Amino acid sequence: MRLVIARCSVDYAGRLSAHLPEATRLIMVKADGCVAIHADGGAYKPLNWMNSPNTIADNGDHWVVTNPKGETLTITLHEIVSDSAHELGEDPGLRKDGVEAHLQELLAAAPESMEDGLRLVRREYPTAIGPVDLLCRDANGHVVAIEVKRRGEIDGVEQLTRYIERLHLDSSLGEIRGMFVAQAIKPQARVLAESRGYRCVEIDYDALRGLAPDELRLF
Amino acid sequence: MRLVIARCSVDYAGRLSAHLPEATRLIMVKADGCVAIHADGGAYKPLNWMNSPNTIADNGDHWVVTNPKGETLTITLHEIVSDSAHELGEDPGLRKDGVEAHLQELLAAAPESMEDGLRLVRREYPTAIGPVDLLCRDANGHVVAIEVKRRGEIDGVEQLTRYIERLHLDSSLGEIRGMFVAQAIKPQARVLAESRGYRCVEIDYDALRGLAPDELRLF
DNA sequence: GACTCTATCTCGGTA
DNA sequence: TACCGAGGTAGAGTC
Repeated sequence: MRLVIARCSVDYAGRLSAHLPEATRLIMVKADGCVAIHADGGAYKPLNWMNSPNTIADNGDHWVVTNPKGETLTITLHEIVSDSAHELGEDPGLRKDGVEAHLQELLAAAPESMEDGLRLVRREYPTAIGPVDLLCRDANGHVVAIEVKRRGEIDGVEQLTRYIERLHLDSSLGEIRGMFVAQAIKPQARVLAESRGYRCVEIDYDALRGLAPDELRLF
Repeated sequence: MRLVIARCSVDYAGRLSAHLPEATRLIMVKADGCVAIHADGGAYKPLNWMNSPNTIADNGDHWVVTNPKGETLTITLHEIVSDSAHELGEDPGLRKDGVEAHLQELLAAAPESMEDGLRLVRREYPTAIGPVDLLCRDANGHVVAIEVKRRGEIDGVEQLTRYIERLHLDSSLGEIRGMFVAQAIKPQARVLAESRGYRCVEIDYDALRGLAPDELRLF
């Protein structure tokens, strides 16, 4: 990783055009070739950047970074304050726990935690407009379409509505109920969901985790 | 801006849990206090981070970064390879050209590029749930509500649906058509839009720009 | 402060 | 490869 502190101005031309006037900034060049220009504030997002794969042409006082799509990042260097490089090696990568996919796995393994008598038909049941998170049958044998969210908001209810609309086109499924499942459901989302006849279920992630076999845990 | 190269392991506990095993990485601390941990590859996004505002407790061999929501980022330092700091000063900021707002301007100035005989009523036509991007009348005098996107995806169709639902409450507008306009429309979004009776129009940004007067360009 | 919407979104998964 | 959806989305603008 090469770290250059320099007074520079920058131009990006690609999906949009963007310009950075002259100022002192950090230019980070990673081992895979990606370039990021950081100011001394404003969260983790760089002001300007170019991901790999790309080619970097070093013309002394200015660099031109070009990617295969023809987008360019031009860095004009007015004064270099510092220039250093370090070998970091491969990174073992990040392990996450508690995302929606994990929640969906746990629910698929324990459908009874959402409703008595519920049985899984399949996860990620495909439709023309995207997959339904969980398709189940209830104790009466009726199809239940389930949308799973970490946080239950209005978007999720709309998603469920679209899926059910699509599922109705397949008459072989018979009657279809909707269910909206999340760790926490916002009041507005609950009102909308219930007005459309969907059952809302809040589930306790940690309790659910306790029910599942050890292999499902990441830590 | 402080730049530390160190062998470290990191744990985040907050909206989810995440763990980074021991490896050599860059730890960036900006003037506003935000912390980002970068590996030597993988685009601009750090592996782990904590935005400002936060408090950083330096306990020698480990730092604990806490934000007001109670989320924590714990960095355990096993070996420091390099530790430097630089004053960068304020940044004048980024100037952009070619974002959705600009596309909307161009379309407002040339409604015929979307459909023959189309005339603009107004941009950002207000409703109780947010403004309609463009409100027009077609060659027959019927109202056309238009949602403009750079890239047409399902969210945009839902947005248009909500606006039209609102506009129907105003009986003085008469018949209302929906139109979904973008530089590119994804297949699923097109299916949904057309199933709801909205016309889909893909427009060429560069051609449109050529039609518009110079004052509309930022550069 | 809460809500809404954009984004050079990034990133991972899958067909 | 393209497409789709989640995200610790972040960030800007509005009310």
